[in-house]
Amino acid sequence: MKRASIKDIARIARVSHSTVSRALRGSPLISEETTARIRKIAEETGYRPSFAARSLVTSRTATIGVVVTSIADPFAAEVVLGIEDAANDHDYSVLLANSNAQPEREMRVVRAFEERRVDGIIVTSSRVGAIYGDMLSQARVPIVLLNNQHPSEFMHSVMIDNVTGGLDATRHLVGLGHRRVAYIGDRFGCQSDTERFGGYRSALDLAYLPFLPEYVTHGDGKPDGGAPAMESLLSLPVPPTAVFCYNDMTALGAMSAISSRGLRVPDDISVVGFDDLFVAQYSSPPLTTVRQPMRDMGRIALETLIHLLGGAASEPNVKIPGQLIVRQSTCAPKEPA
Amino acid sequence: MKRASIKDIARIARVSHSTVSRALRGSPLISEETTARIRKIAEETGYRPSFAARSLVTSRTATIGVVVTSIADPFAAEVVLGIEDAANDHDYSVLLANSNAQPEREMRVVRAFEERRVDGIIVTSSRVGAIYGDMLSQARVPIVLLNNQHPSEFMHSVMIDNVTGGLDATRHLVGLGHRRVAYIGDRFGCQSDTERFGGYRSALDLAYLPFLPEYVTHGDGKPDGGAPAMESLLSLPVPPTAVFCYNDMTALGAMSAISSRGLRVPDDISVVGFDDLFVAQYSSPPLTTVRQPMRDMGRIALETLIHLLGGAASEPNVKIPGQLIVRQSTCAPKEPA
DNA sequence: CTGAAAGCGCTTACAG
DNA sequence: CTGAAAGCGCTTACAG
Repeated sequence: MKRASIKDIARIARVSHSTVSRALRGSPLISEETTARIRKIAEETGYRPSFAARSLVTSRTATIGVVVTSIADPFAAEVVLGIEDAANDHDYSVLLANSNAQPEREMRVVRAFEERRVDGIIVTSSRVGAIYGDMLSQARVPIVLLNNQHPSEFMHSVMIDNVTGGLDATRHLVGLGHRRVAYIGDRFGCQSDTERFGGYRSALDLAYLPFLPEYVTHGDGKPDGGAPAMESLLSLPVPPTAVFCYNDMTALGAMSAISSRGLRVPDDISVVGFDDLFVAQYSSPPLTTVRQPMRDMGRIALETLIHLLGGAASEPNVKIPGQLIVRQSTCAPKEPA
Repeated sequence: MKRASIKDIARIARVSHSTVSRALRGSPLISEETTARIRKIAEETGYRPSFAARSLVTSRTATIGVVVTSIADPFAAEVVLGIEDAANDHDYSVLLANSNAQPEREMRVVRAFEERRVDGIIVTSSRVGAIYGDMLSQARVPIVLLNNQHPSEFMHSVMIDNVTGGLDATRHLVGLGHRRVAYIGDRFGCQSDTERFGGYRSALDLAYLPFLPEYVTHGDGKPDGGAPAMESLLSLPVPPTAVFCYNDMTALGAMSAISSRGLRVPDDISVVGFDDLFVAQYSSPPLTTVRQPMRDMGRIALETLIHLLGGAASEPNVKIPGQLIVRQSTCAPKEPA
């Protein structure tokens, strides 16, 4: 059966559909009794306003589009939870799309968003600019980038403070007495890697420790990339006693490489990650890491968008501080150098 | 600037907007040259059809609504990935909402979906029926439930084969030589718990092993609930040598309780989970578990919905087989009973 | 306080 | 092959 429309209600209430529209929207123009009567009928008929029809005249859809590389990535999932939570608070709905990092797919996603006339778009951790920056810049709606990996001309972004995070992580290791601290980065040269590495270097400088290029190696942001990177560090004549990893996934791979060698974390080598994914609590040992407040970041991205939609000016680049979470993957070195 | 409409294009092309509509939709009625000319203009002006306007006349939105308890739950995230992937193949978009298991929130979600006139709804692992079954049954669109936790009157569902999964998990332990096999269930008495427990019992029966009620205890589906449940098992006069857990999260808690006691997995006690979450590969030791093909399940749920939308009859209840993944958390018991 | 009218951007019989 | 007209379900000036 078809849904009741404003006209059906008008017929039953013996008023014009304009009156129904006003009553339902709570217009002060309509008398209280008429409003009550109309609302009652709406209730009884299970009336639901058609957003499509409303959108046509208001040119607002109360819907925002969210693009993630993959929602199965726990980072993205937490961010999206924050976004959706905040959206719900503001009576917005969320259209979700995975790009799978495929340019062709990303084009489709943006097109689908445009056709559905989303009010705004949030893009998470994508290599925007590299791939589909052009598309996005043609979008006629506000866009907020979250942890985007390429410096770009977009006005609004929410980013974790990678530099300070890298600094804190490395200082933690140095503070424990480590003198030979390595860094396993991300070989794709994304901005976050550069910045975390920058924090690492600053921490070394602050502690008057020499920077040794052989202590820097690269994974791919996943366990399978972290493991060989760690192995190459372990094969050095003088291996490091601690390693700061680009992210938790890399750290997971590094830890498995360490135990494959018959060494132990943290006794033989300390490991620090970045992100504080759920898995960090349950790895063996639980991982010391820099927490990104992903849910909050998602929420902030949404709020930024709402501000923009309200026509308000908004801080173009919000930087969120991370937080060092010390668990059992780090301790003082056995043999202080 | 406003987006170009069909009228704008008509003006430029000096044709009626009907012709533009037809040309853009590829109607065979329009001559090739006219079509080409119109398409070119559409391209140049960055025209995007308004789905809202189209929906108004076709009463289809090419959008489906997906409700999850929390997208941050890795199970839900994988399922949604499968759904969105399949949706993309069929040119559908996905409206995502978290219910947070709050009835009030669930009502809002369903309402938002109705207002946006989604073509169909997929609900994942919710306690539908218990909470908002009524609401859903009033929806006028097809609904597919995925791993729903309450038997209900809904016609269409996709479910993991819990019984066989529980059977396989327990048989694996029995096959390794275990005679004292415990079960840590979910205290909320959901259907999946009952069924997995059923598989466990069948496996005991098949092996002519006695069922001991003291070997059945309950967590809450999360690590924090699994740990105390495991502790109580370990405190028994004759503790089990193996335990099958309702899910991976419970198993994670169980394993931490075991190591807190100074015991080791699997040498002192074997542990099997259910789900095969990502974390199962990186727990210590990596967890033997029953894999739910979550992504496929999501995809199947979406395809079922598409069938339904096409007016086709569809298998009302699809049961998906799980797969036992043997890792390092299980081995033969030290002292065969 | 209420109604008639126009219009948002489309699709689709109906005519030609 | 193309156009004029009606209509999808709303909102909102404009009149009264």
